[in-house]
This record gives sequence, C-alpha cells and structure tokens, in this order.
Amino acid sequence: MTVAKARPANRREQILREATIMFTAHGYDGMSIRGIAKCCGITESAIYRHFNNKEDLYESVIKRKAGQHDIKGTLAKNEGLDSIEDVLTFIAQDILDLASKNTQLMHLMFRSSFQSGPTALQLFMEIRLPYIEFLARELEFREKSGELQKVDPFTSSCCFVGMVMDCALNTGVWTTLTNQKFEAENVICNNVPIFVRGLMKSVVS
Amino acid sequence: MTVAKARPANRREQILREATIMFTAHGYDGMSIRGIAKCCGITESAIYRHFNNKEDLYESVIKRKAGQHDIKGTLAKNEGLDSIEDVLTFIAQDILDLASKNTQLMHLMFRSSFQSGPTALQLFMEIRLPYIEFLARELEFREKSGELQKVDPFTSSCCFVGMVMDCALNTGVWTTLTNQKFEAENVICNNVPIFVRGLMKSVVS
DNA sequence: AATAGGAGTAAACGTTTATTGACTTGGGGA
DNA sequence: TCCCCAAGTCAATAAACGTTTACTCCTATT
Repeated sequence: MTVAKARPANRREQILREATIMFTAHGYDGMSIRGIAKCCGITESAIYRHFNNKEDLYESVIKRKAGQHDIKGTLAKNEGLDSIEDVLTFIAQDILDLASKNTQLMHLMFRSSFQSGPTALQLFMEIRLPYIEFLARELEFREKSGELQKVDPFTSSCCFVGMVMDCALNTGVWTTLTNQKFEAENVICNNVPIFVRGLMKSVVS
Repeated sequence: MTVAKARPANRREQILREATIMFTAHGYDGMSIRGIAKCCGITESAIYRHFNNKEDLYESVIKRKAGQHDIKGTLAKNEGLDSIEDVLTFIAQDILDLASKNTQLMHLMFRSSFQSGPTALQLFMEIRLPYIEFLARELEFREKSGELQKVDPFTSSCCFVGMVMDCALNTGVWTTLTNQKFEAENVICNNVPIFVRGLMKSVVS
C-alpha cells in the first residue's frame, strides 16, 4: 500500500529551504530531520535520498545561502566612489538593505558562527569580510592621499562594519524593548556623518 | 547498596556553573541534563531535587549570570566624567574588560537572545541597555550644553555600544580569520577618537 | 516494450532525551 | 536519642532523535 507522492521539480531545493527556516529558528540541535520532512510533506527517509546525513544537510544549507549573495562582486562594481561619505553611506545602506530583505541571512550568519565545524565561519567570510576589506582599502587609499586623519584602516573598517551589522541584527530588539524608534535610516543619517567628521582632516561644521 | 555521595555545601551552585558552561558551549538543545549531571558527579535525578525541569534550570542560569553583574550600579558611580572622550573611553574600556574577563557572559548574552521565552532578552536588558542609557544621557546633556554636534542621543549611543559589543564578541574571530591584529586596545586608541571628533563641534586636529 | 534507477514509502533500528517513582542515606533539631 | 527531611541513589518511563532497511513506485532511456 505504499503510494509514492507527487514529486516536485526539485525536492532538494525544497528541503534546503525548510531546513534553512528550521535552522535559523531553532539552531542545529533544534532542527530535526523529522520536522523538516513533515514541512516538506515527505518522510524522513526521503531526505536521506538527497543528503548523506544531518551534518551534510546543514553544510549544504550554509553553502546555499553563501552562494545566494555575491557581496564581493557587487562591491567591486562600486569602487571609486567620490567622497568617504559616499563610501560609508553606500556600505551602511547596502548592509541594512540586505538585512531587511533577508533577515534569515543575518541570523544564519550569527547562528552558524556559534557552531563548530568547517562551515562555522563561511558566512562571515563571504558576507562580512568583503565589506571590511572593501572599506579598509578605501580608508587606506584616502589616508595616504591626505584626505583622512591617521587611522588604522583595518580596525576602523572592522568597527564600522561591526556597528552596522549589529544595528541590522538588533533593530527589532530595540524597538520592542524600548519605545524609542531605532530604524535603519536613522542610523545612516545620524552615524555616517559622525564617522565622516571623525575620519576627515578638515571639518566643515 | 545505594550509597549517598558527599554533599558539597551548595550543589545548586555547582549545577548552575556546569549548566552555564554547557549552555554557552552548546546552546539550550545541546545542553543535556545527563551531561550536566555527569560533570557534577551526580545522577540526573539529583538535579531534579534542585530544579523543576530543564527550562527552570535554564532560566536560573540566565538569572544567575544577570545577578553577577550590576552594570547599572557601576555606571552610576562613574557619572560626571569630564569630557566626552573620557566617557567613550570609559565605556569602551569597561565593556571590553568585562568581555575579556568573562567570555561566557558575552556568548551567553547572544545565545540567550536567540532563545525564545521570558528570559530571552534579560541579559540584553541588564548588560547592554544600561550602557546605552548611560551614554545616551551623557550625549543628550552635552548636546544641549552645546559641546556636541546635533545628533540623536539614543541612536548614537546604540551604535557606539553596538560597535564595542561587536568587537568584544568577535576579537577572536578576526585574529584567526585574518593575520591582522585586532585587539581591544587598538579599538579604543583608534575608534574612540574618531567618535569624539565626529561628535564634537569644534575640532582640534 | 523492457528496464534501470531516482525518489518515494512504512517500519524498525539503537540511542539519547527529559522526566518520574520508589528507595536510602546522613545530619540537624526536638 | 529519635526522627524528619533534604539530597542522594537506581531503575524505569515514553517520546524523540538520526539512521537504515526492504520494498515500491514513476519516469526517462534504450
């Protein structure tokens, strides 16, 4: 009496989608093969036709997400911006856009960084690192050209990107925790200028 | 033949200690009653003499950690610092100190914020929020007195604290990921001045 | 038309999970 | 001295876990 169900075009993709949802919501130990199977409307065994084991499935989830965004590529297209203000605004805007359109990605990045294994830092490397390296290069160049104060490009870049990432991750928290409004645009309007004034040599207030 | 083991002064505290280690390392689902019991040298049932269930134990872990640090209190003792530079330096130093002396706390804070339930944001509220409110008040005061540029105190404070927290959490990551050095002192030497210059009205470069 | 194999099923595997129950200590107060 | 009770033990529970097995479709290729 075993009746085969309808087979969607690519089951593998569906499983990965559901597993991603599960993992972002409950973490590795909280995502169960059973639960994912149920969400897909198939049995657990069917999942093992597509993935060797749970760890394999997990790694595939991370790799898939990493493959969905080519940060390095999009950044490369935006080299040569005029002022440092443009650069910082662009980066902040880009990260906050990415985060708001793709909440999953951010949570996945932080969750996976707590996980052990080979894919622990993959999302950090493919999402966060490109931003940092991009900004660090811009800072280094502009520092040498005399536009900026004497600062350590890498540290400054890490901090700026970290600040924006932190905002992106916690926008929801602050609005529920306090009654203050705390939105992406405010961060850009408010803090990019602070950084700009702090970085530039001559200041026009 | 059931022999009762030696009973340490406060077993409860020992259980909480081991559970904290387990939770910071493996998360809620990854921390097992069995594992904790084994670490304490007792049986699982013994744990249920001290806690109603796993969730109760978990909540106790969070509450205990929250009770170990009186951020609000220590901040209150440091009101009335001279310059905004002193304020920012103090905050950054304090957070990075706290983080380096108590790595657990930071990881616990982020892990718990991903968890659902009543204690989800407790550590955020008792650790992070006091810093933000403290700095926001300082900024608001100094803005009104004309010392600072026109900025939104809350947003600026959120961002600064977020930046430092992010640094504290990821210092380890960057040093292993890149060969660049990225340490607490560098962050303070480098980024506090940037913020100061960015916030102040008149700049002495 | 025959067939090979990809993709599904039901059922069971052994293990681990959180939790409970019944029993046993040992030390402090009556 | 007796006895109570907090804090242990051992043993058992049902449920959930990841994984494997044996079997069955459906479909594309030959």
